[in-house]
Amino acid sequence: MAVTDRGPSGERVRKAAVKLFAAKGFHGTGIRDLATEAELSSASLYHYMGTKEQLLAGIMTECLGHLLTGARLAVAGVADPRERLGRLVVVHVIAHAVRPEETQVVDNEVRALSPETRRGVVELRDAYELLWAETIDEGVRAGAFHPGEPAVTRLALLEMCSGVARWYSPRGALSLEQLAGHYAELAMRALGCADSGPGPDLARCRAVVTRVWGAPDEVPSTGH
Amino acid sequence: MAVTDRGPSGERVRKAAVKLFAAKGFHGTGIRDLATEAELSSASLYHYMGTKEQLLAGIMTECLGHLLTGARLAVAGVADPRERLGRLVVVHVIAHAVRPEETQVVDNEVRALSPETRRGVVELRDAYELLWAETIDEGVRAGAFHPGEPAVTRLALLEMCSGVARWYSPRGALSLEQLAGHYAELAMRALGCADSGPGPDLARCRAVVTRVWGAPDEVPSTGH
Amino acid sequence: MAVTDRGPSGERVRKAAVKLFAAKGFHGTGIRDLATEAELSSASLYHYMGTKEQLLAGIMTECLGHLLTGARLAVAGVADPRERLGRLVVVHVIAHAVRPEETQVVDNEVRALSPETRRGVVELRDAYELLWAETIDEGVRAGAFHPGEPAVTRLALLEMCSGVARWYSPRGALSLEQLAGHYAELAMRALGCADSGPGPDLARCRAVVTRVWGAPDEVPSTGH
Amino acid sequence: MAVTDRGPSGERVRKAAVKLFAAKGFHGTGIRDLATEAELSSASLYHYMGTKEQLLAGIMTECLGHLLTGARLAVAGVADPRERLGRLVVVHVIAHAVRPEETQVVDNEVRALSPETRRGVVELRDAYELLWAETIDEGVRAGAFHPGEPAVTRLALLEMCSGVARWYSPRGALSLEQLAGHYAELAMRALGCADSGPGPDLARCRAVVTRVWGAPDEVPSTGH
DNA sequence: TATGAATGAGATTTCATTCAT
DNA sequence: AATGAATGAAATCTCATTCAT
Repeated sequence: MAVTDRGPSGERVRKAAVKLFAAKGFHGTGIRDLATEAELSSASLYHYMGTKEQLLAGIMTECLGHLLTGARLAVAGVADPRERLGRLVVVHVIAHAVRPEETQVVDNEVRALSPETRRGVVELRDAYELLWAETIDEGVRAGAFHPGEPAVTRLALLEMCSGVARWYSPRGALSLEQLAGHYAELAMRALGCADSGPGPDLARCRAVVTRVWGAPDEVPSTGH
Repeated sequence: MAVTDRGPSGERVRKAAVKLFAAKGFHGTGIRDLATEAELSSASLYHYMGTKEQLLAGIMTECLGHLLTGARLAVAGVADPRERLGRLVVVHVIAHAVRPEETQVVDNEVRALSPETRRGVVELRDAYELLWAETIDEGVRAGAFHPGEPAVTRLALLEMCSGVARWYSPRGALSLEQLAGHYAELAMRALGCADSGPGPDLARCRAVVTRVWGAPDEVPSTGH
Repeated sequence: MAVTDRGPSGERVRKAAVKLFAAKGFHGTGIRDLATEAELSSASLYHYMGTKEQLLAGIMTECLGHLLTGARLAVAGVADPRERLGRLVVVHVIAHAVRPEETQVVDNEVRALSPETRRGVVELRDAYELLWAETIDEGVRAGAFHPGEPAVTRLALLEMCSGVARWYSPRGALSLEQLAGHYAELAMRALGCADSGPGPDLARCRAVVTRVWGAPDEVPSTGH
Repeated sequence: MAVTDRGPSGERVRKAAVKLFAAKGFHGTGIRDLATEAELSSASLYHYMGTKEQLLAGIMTECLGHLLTGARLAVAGVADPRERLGRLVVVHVIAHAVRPEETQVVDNEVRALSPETRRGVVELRDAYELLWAETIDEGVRAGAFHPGEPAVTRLALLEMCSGVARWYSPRGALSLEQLAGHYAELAMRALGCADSGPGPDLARCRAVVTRVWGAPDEVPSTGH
């Protein structure tokens, strides 16, 4: 009965919710929209989700959990702040590029949660952003980064990278690796990093995202 | 009866809508919420707004109009692409910092518009972004900018600058001018602009924003 | 908007609720039943009642308030416990006979209230029953009553008198005064009151009930 | 599949229904409530009950059957109307005291039955009340009772005695026998019976109730 | 200018029930 | 014997909107 259930129908419910919440927003998506998309009656929906809000919370928690796990895996054992931050950027960008719906829901719908539910989600998000903040601080202390305002720069970078979810298309000119590499370069420039070195290990980051999220759903041939 | 009406009550309706649409989203805001916030009955609301959607469209059109006017005023007569782009960034950032509610509504609620209404709004937004695109192209042609991917960089910069509306507080450590100057610097770095020169004319840009939007409402002493 | 509002439609809503809650119970009465009975759309119902539960609570509070006021008026200034208790019985019986619907709702639907709402209703009911308990105690102390078990006898009498609401019909053989007088006599017998005296002032009690509740609605010619 | 089935689970269903129908009413009790209380899935419930209404009807029929059987057993062979009525009162009171849930369901939920189902239940109830009516009439004819209004007195006594189910607790001050004896005395007083004699055979009545209903469930140590 | 009254349509959620397994 | 999956119908309540005053 919980949102984490995974029968064939439960999976359809989750996918329908991710798609519609991303496209129309939580409040813009009705139960009947979900039911139609999931090919179930609206009453049957309630076997798989608790309430609509619990469904949203489940999606957000899972997505943030994946993001956090991915980021930690990607930087595990990496000491150089430039490589660490580069990997954070790359994982973030790739995740937002291959999972634009989940990540947009996380970015846009926090306000739709009730205060109690929101608390847990915000804690996860804060834990994730803390990884960025710590890494930037380390880079500053190590003399690698020279941002004017570390906190402002962190926020600016996060917004910039998250924005990818809103426009990136795998059918566009850029491959995922090119995109992520470009953003890593932008980040280094923003941090005033003169010698950004060879750039983060793109392949490893890509593998981490795939490990955490599973293979992306087959890319639909139209739309986006 | 039109959305452009401006009596004392009509103004309250507009402000209520901006505040609530920004805070809870268009679909998350009910007519009664608006009525309560505007201190009118919900029936009275309909003297000032047409439908709820027309109210939203009016807010977006006005805000985008201001943004467009401000940007054009700021760069009028400026030839140097670096100074032009710097001013675009500064106006954008200041506008998003002093009018976070209107600008967030513009950024988040386009999808809530019906297709017909959306067309006009999207045209305005495209016209605005065209200013950025043209300026970046000029800079590239002039050898001032060296972005890896001009289009990607433009999108990245816009997302980054718009994000300011989500977190900037006038009670924080940064003044508007510091903030805007910092973002202009980030933009130059992102564009690979080696010699960014003295930076854009912050005072002039600030004045333009004020001219276009009027003085910001007195900053409330608490909250955000 | 509150349940105490009294426009022509609001009055209809209240009457519909009293009738249907009495006949079918709170949970057995749907919003649409209420709307049909009140000759309004179900949406319009919500102009007059808050929620269905608030409507119920309003009915109960008003009825208990009337009962309490009536009882206090009837015994005001009366010293003799026999006359006092007789009047309590008579007022109770007449009230249950002329307002069988309200009183049955009070007697049967307390459990349908949420805990918070229930508290206030139960307090009123306890205040009312306290009048009976005090009067019986006084009579015992004065040597007028000789009940085996005062508390049990009080409960037994209350149940007995409240039962009137379930079966009394003004078209039956007994007039209100006969009925009430009979119950007063039963009560005296139950309390082991050898000399019950002339019996309580029936006319005064009848007048009190009328004063408190207003004239009973014209007795419908059929049904009950 | 029928309501009379009695496996271990079927018994749990019946008990759950009695408990919940008494506590929350028929319409206030959902199938899922029943399932939870009976520790079965809601689908499994349907192996033991027919429909929810048949479950209710079964409970009422059984309870009324027990009541009727008990009353007949108790008065079998007793000629004196005072002893007969005393026993009717005592059996009724004891039954309502030891089976408060079943008896409350019978008293409160008749209206929840469909007309067809209701007919049979009402017939049983009428047969039961006829025992009281006949006995009172006999007593009047024999000059033992002097009620003002026999029919009214009968109703008043029944309401009074049934009320026991709403408040009696085996953990209170009164034993079952004391309680029942007290009510028998109240009844004699109400009927104007000057010489009520030694009182009804309490032990025999208690035994009859136990025979008919089986031993009451072990009294839980808390609650009620 | 302003609003109380009113509503059809629709919101989310629960209802009692069935059925394949 | 037991249940997870499923659903049409209905529950309560809110929606945006209109209109007479």
